[in-house]
Amino acid sequence: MNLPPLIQAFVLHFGEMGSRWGINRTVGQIYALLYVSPEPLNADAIVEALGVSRSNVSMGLRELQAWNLVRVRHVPDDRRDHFTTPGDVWEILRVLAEERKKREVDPTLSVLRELLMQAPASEAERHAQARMAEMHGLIEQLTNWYEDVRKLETERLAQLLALGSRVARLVEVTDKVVSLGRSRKKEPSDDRSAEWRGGLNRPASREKK
Amino acid sequence: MNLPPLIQAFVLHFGEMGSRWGINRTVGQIYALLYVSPEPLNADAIVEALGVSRSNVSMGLRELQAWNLVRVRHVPDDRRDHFTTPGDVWEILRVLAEERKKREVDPTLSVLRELLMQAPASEAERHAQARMAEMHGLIEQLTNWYEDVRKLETERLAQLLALGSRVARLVEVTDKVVSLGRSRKKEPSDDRSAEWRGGLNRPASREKK
DNA sequence: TCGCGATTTCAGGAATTTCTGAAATTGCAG
DNA sequence: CTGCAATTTCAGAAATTCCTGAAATCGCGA
Repeated sequence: MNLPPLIQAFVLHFGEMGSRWGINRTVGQIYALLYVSPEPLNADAIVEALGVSRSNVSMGLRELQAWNLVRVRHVPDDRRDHFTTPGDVWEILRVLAEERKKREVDPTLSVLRELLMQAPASEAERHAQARMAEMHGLIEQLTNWYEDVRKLETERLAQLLALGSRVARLVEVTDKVVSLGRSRKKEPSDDRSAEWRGGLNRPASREKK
Repeated sequence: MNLPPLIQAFVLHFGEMGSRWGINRTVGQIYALLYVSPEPLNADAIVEALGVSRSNVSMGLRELQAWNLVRVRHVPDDRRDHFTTPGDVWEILRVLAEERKKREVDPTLSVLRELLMQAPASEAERHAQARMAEMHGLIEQLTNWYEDVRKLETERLAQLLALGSRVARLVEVTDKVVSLGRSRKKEPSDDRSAEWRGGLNRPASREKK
């Protein structure tokens, strides 16, 4: 690797961090390199900058494209593909959130739903299902919230962020106004467990050894 | 592994998911098992339930304790340690957020700060630093926001979540109200929003000292 | 179509992580 | 202190993931 020290430090850090983020070292390094590069790079330039094999770079770019974190850009008079990261960091944040949700949250949500549909066959299963329902409820709330704020334009999102917890005061005030206007209480009871009871009971006995 | 099918499916899922979450299979399984267990389990019970070695369970519990995701509980008349997860899912969410931030975000933030303090030695480094500054700015905004909402009680937090993007409308309205009554002065200290409002549309390099 | 440079695929070796059994340690009751 | 059960440590085996070079494939211009 032969890069200006500042850039090298950045690239190496992303490489090391990669493992904590569920990506491998090379992928982290490629991303970091593209992120700070002033113009799109072709694969060979990356090979040279990072000192890894051509095929490794090819696979890394592949993975980053699957994550929507790098894009192909064609440079005039050059037959080779060139690669960049989205320029706007907010855009990157959105992509990251979306992809991590897809990989880390959605599968669990769907497994939980499936398990909650089955009829418990014992007291232990009944209790477990209640716990799963709690987890499911929380995740669903979070993803609903995410779906909501995802739609906001960047500028509004930034405003919300900047407000931070002061938003809570707003909510408090609004609450008062609302409860003054309505004598009815608003929180609908969540009989989540009832909702799930009484489904089909698939055998689903996957053994693992 | 010899568990009721529902529980087994849950445990296996967490085991498989573990790798995407940066923990290993056994750790994921132990966590899942404790999460759905109606009472604290001792290490041998876990060994039997999951069919892994005693030492593996010991290491897994160790890691989960480092994550603050399981706690030791002493059962009367039993010399062995027993383990549980925090019961409240919101509590779990807080712990998770805190720990992931500590492991995945803070190190990068500190590296970025360090790199941004160095004088760039070339045009390439200057550009890279500008990009790093953008990234640093975004991460700092996010962590500031997180610090803020972290302090909210669970109930308020849940309210905010439930509001979702409707909060944006609130902000919008408040914005108008504020700008209508612009002559009144607010506390100058909490004007973080204004600081960012200016430069957000263009990701021009906002400098960070 | 052919030729050729760019790119991807893939088998297998290297590196890393996970898991285990045996040995060491801890801590408590007698 | 001794003995013993509970627990942890740790070296190396097993499993998994990462990386490479060689070969296959692609894509485009002639």
